[in-house]
Amino acid sequence: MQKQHSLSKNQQIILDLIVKSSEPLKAYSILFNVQKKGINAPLQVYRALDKLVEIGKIHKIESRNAFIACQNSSCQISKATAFSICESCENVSEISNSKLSKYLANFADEAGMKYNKYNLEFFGLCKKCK
Amino acid sequence: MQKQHSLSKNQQIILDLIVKSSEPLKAYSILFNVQKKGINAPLQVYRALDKLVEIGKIHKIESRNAFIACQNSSCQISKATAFSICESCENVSEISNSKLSKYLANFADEAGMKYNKYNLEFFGLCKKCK
DNA sequence: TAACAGTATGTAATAATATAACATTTATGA
DNA sequence: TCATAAATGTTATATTATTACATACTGTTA
Repeated sequence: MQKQHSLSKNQQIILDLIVKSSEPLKAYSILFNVQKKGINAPLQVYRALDKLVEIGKIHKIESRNAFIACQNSSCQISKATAFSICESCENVSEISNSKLSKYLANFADEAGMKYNKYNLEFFGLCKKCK
Repeated sequence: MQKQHSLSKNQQIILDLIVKSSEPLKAYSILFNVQKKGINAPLQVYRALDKLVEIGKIHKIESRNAFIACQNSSCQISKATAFSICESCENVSEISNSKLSKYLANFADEAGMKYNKYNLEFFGLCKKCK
């Protein structure tokens, strides 16, 4: 059994906010929302975000500069992420598909690179918007 | 046969710079490098970059906020991109693999989303660095 | 418990990335 | 040649992220 991270105060505040959000949150939007809880500066937010990404509690959506809670097994470091992004409503959902992840992990191995992680983002229209 | 885009002056200057670069270039680094050619403002750079991305001449490496020339058939709009990024030397190379692209296109279809494009970034150590 | 190491915090300043708004010019095609 | 779309030039500003430095908390172990 892997050691559970006990989160610090700022980390927990920011994780709670992201978990309860229905959409990816941007750093300065997070900052605005946690100012009433005593987090005043961008750096406080970015430090917590960095840590939460590192331990796999949240993911960064690179094409949007925004953060969402991990929707898979929540305790693992995330080296393999895939998302589906609606270009109309900006809904983002995490794809959890073992065939896909195996395929990609295997692909990276064959390519001769020592692979640490990957990130895949699909863009299109979600079921509602198409 | 698809109509060839004839690039404007600024677009051509910036594409030339990116093509001859051995590494991904960032917008403000591009700006610095083209100031001697009369491009003075960030917006001039971003507009050219937007257009070049749109017509598939270059790609944005989202995790790095940097741009590289397309290394595949250079005239096509790019809806399906995959890159291998070395976390040590920051070398980036475009992956061109028809099995991979077919697999991913097919995956997106099955997921029930109307898919427009995807972007995949692998991170690890390249052959030199591992 | 004291000392230490590692992690987290607080604060100010600033760097780096990107866009809005508006006026003007150039290219393309009917 | 007229209309339209695309590109340009310029200023200002918005958004995203980091550097630097001082301080405090947490867990381990001597």
